[in-house]
Amino acid sequence: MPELPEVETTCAGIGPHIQGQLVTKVQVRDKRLRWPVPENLSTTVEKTILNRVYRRGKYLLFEFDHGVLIGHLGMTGSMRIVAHEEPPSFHDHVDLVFTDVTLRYTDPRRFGCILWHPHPVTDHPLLAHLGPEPLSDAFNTDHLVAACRGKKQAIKSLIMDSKKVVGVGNIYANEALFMAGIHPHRQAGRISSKRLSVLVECCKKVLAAAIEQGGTTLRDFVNSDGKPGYFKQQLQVYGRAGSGCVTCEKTLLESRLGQRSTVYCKGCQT
DNA sequence: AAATTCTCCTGAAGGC
DNA sequence: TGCCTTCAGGAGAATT
Repeated sequence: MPELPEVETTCAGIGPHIQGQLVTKVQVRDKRLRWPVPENLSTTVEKTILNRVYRRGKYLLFEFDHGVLIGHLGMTGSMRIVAHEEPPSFHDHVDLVFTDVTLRYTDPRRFGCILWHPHPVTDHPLLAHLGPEPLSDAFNTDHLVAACRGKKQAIKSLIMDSKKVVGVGNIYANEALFMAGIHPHRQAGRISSKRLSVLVECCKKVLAAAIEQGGTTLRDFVNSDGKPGYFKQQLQVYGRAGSGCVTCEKTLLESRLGQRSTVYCKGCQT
């Protein structure tokens, strides 16, 4: 599924092909995404220039002079550059046709979205209350300590809350907590600043490593649909419940936290 | 207010 | 082989 590293990879992969280009046509084959694709998207965007593509959290933002197209890949979405003549498949719901290439949005489960918002896009309800980027300096010990203070919520749920910090999905939350030696169910407010400091660094390390892996798929991203398997080989806990801990060899346990699969080592994480 | 549960959806995987 | 059932999960909405 698209985690932050894949969104980053997508952004870097498609941007150079379409930034500064004219949108000649918007083709919506199925508007039933998480929210309906706006009816007037075509008239809003056609015959205008896309200035740039950038990322905020897991949102892909397509900036025009008069507003921003907000894209999210949900669980199964992808965006790629295709030739104009490439015939659409069943789950290819939206095309942005540019002069030279087509940007194609595919999403079997339709958990993603394509929306429009006038400037400034930071006013949009989906973006207005997002926490800092995990790899930025704004995500630091002070920030996490303040976010955890007095909270009874499990630490894993807290770091997956996009209002606290964006882009830490289930896989990376599991991995970062293992790396930090913190039990995922531990109450956020009962973790020392010292340990939260370690967790901040572990989140950054895990995400940075994954982005680096995502970078390896970058070069062929435009003509393939992003394989999710490229970072699997270095996962320490996610998907390994019942197997041995890579550190102490104890059997990794699995629980549910929220609706999410949570895997941890009873020996290494406290 | 804070925390948890529900919800959207479809393909993959497992059971019999 | 094939038809079940279950599960996966981002994140807003609903509920407790």
